[in-house]
Amino acid sequence: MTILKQDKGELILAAALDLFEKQGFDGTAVPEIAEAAGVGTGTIYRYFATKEELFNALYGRWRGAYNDFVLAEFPPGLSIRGRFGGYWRRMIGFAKQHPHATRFLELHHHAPHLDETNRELSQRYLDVANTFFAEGVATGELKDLPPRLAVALMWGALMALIKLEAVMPLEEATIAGAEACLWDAIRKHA
Amino acid sequence: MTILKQDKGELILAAALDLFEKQGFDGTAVPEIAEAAGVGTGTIYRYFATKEELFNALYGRWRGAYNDFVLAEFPPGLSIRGRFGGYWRRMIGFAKQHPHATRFLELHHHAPHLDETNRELSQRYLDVANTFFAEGVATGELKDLPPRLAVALMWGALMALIKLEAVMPLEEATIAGAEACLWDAIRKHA
Amino acid sequence: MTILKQDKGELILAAALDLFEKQGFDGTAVPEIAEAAGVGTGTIYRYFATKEELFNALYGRWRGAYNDFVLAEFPPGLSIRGRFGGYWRRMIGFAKQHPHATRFLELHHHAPHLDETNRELSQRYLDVANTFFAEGVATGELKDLPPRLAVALMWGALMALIKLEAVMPLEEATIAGAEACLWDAIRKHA
Amino acid sequence: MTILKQDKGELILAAALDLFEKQGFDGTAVPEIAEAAGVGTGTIYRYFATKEELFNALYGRWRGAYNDFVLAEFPPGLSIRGRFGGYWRRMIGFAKQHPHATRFLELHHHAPHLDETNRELSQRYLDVANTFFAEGVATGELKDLPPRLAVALMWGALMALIKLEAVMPLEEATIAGAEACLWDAIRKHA
DNA sequence: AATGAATGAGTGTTCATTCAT
DNA sequence: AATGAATGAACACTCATTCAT
Repeated sequence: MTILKQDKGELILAAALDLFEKQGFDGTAVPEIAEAAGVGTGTIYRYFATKEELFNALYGRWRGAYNDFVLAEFPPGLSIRGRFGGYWRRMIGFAKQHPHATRFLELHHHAPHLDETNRELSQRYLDVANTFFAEGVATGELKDLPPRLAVALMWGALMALIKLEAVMPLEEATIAGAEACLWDAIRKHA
Repeated sequence: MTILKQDKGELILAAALDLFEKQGFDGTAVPEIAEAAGVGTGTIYRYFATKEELFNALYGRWRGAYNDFVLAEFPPGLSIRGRFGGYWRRMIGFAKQHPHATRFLELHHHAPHLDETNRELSQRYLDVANTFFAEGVATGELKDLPPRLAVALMWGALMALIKLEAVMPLEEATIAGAEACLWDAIRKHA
Repeated sequence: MTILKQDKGELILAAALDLFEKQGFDGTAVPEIAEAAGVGTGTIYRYFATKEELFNALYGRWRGAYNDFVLAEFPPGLSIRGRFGGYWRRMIGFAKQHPHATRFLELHHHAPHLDETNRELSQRYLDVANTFFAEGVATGELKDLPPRLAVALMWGALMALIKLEAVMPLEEATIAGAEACLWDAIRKHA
Repeated sequence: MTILKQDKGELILAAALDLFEKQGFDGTAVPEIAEAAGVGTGTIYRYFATKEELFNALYGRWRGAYNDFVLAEFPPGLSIRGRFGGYWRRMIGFAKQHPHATRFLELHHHAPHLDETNRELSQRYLDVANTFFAEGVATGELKDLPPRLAVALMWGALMALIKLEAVMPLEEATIAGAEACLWDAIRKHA
């Protein structure tokens, strides 16, 4: 009732996450996913109409989890600096807990296979980020930059850090150091 | 018979750059490249023994050009800040002039198809970057961070910017703003 | 659902035997075999990893059957002449029952595609023949020839006969006549 | 004017003989022949319209030479035994002088690529042989066998010998021994 | 006359998808 | 519901043939 009685759909998604992240969409064969999931090839098609649909279900699942985790509301009144730190800790926390999923999300962020729903999910993330930066600019705490630029810089830095983690595990000092760097990057200096 | 008569090898490389960047290695079919290049399928194999060899020739060509352009020596005595700006301007300059190539390089930085020579070319780039940051840390101008972390943050931010450029052309103000952000990110503050 | 339901692997082997014998290894395309077998092209690769493996499976199967049939032990005490006749009848019997297979074996006796196992199977056949002739020479019943020469002459004559059968079916008188010729060829005359 | 000034057609035929004998018709690529002949690929098509035509020209050339050499008239009045020995020596002589060509002829004796002219050349050879055996049967010197059978046995034995030569050079004793065997095979015994 | 770069139909092989069980 | 054998379109790659030079 715990591990043994897993839904096969879940087993398939788990195997697909692993393989798509390692080999990419085109480099991964459906029977390969089936074998890794321990199900028959045909079974995959009982849960997902096509390989693309499986891919989008997987992306949607993790992008949704990511958004839910990172974009949750903060206690009202939290400062820009506090929220920045919060976002940072959440993103890092998610990445440390789900490194495969995080790399999968990054790798396929612009994949041509993404459907409209998933594009919107990705966009929602950007919208929140843009709003946050706009607010920080308005309060004068952040540099007067186009929010998209700030978001891009933060996101890119984060992703590079995630990739780094595959080689060199991120310790608390590193994480805190990176946070300081990035806060210095965007805050307005005296 | 003059301008029309381009080397077919070059036409093939140009078409491959475009397609590999858009669709990735596994997502691009050799006949697709041939058609985009305006040559017969078989012709590709007169210039490159395999699809992998074509890929590596392409990567090597652009990684070489990138390294030559970005890593060229600076005038002696240039400050850390000056060199940081120099690197930044060169990287942005290259990216603006060759956006497809830059994205291609980023996308396949860790591709399993890269041969040893190309892996070394990629490494050379990282070595120079690491050395630069170590020096800046030693002079006390940069934050005391592991150089790999600093490099990762810079590189990731740059790549995010490159991707952004596909959507929103980078103006001078944006470039300068990003440079200021990143310098603030790494420099030691009073 | 009974007789119609043949193993596809067998259908493939049967079609391949026919085509390899008529057209040789390089002259036979895998889709051609598939069509002759009445299966899809891809199906062949569910049974045999490569064309070479199919070829070797086919060769091994028939060389094994041939050896089992022809090289079976004789009742002890049987004379050289008796054994010669026995071998002859078995070889002819096999060839009449499996003419395609026999020609296939002859055609590919020295094929570069044969794997080690099959080379050994071919060699085993020659070893028995050499031993038989050596024994006949030792008893004084056969001419004092190098066994390899005698084996070559016999084998060559047999194969020519097999090819002849494709044009002119072998009757009992012909078979007996040929046996008499060949026995006269190798026996020591007064 | 001797070796340097060879006709390119001859160079091509010589290279083709070598490769067809080693690799078969389907296993040999036209550019491979061109390279072995030291000419350009296109040049082959100035001498032979297609690969098949080259093959047939080659076969015709050697089959013609073989027939001319082996089937030449004997001095009138030569006995059956004498003529048998004559044929044998000529066949062996040709094979020793032109081992590649002999194996090439044997290998492609029944090739599907042979044109009508070449089929007739092969047939002429069989006709002479058949006539010879029929005459020997008529004089009572040879066993009363269908000539085709006798010819098949002789030809097969010869070819086996030729193949043997590739492994174990034929000495005079071997050749004479084989001749004795084969004469014993066909002559009528007391 | 001679070439070899160029080609596209054809090769061996893979894989997303189907379907009888 | 679950399977995995079966498939054929598509893949990477080859080669007989052509043709501009």
